[in-house]
Amino acid sequence: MKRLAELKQEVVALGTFVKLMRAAESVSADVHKEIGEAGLSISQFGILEALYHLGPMSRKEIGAKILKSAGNITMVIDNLEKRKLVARIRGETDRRSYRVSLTDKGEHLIKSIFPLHSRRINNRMSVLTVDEQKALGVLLKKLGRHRN
Amino acid sequence: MKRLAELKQEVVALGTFVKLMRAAESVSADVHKEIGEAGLSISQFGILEALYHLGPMSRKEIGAKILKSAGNITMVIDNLEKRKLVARIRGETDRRSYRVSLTDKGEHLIKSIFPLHSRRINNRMSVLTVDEQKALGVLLKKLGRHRN
DNA sequence: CATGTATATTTTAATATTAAACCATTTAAT
DNA sequence: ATTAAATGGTTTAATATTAAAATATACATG
Repeated sequence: MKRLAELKQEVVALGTFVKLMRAAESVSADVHKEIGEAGLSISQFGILEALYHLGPMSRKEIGAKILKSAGNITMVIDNLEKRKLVARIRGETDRRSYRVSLTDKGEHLIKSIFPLHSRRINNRMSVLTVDEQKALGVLLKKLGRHRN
Repeated sequence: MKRLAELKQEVVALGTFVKLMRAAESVSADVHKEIGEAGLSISQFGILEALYHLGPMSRKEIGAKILKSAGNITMVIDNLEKRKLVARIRGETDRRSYRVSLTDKGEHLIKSIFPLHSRRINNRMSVLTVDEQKALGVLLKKLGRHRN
């Protein structure tokens, strides 16, 4: 028979998991509403934002940032490229690979959207005090880092 | 000019938001891997689980649980119904509405999958101590509850 | 009771996403 | 050098998801 403590532990884990999923979905839906209005999908926005804050990246590196399938990322980049928001830059060293970089147009767009986005996040997150947010951040980071 | 404290606050909020998204995506991808192997999509699993733990529910109530579009939920229920895992039960009072209920087959399936699922969650969540999980839960709940 | 309004769900058309197969290039081993 | 394996990215086919329009029923009110 399973020990009581183990059972208790599993109940807590399950509850925390559900709360995590619900909080993330709820906050995400809330925050991302206005991104759609800017004519970007969430993934498109995510890539633009990553490039804006971290500089040019390969498809692979982008994949590590926004957790979507490889195929999907290729397609999102395609669509961003069609709209000239982003450019594939191929180097000489390895011709399988390339880096994706913001165009001026792309940089301008993300620059114009980001402040509103940030304010919206701040708004939603301020249900919690700054200290609570920090505590939450520490726990989430610990949880998110884990790899199988 | 924006006050320094406000700026600082926005940076914290943004950081916490990113950690929330990443933790949720990472844990979700991890935990849900095996659901696919059981031949269920995440939404399908979510509905079966909700019905299992909370009993029969209307389309609307399901929507409040698993945060997907109304149209999508209709379709997921359709697919579950085709596989006889779930049944639409119409009452006399309001003929627009119905309740979705697990069939024996559906109940049997979710019962057979859930323990593994729970164990897997427990596994992943145990990067955190039980106390940490509880603290996390409190913060997430506060965050998730908020409505615009 | 007729008609407008609200509510519950479904349909439709377009887009996003994924897993798996695939192609091209590089690296390693002989 | 030749081949095998690994790596980086793309394509394809199927499924999931959404927003918006459509349908059907209930409720309210003049």
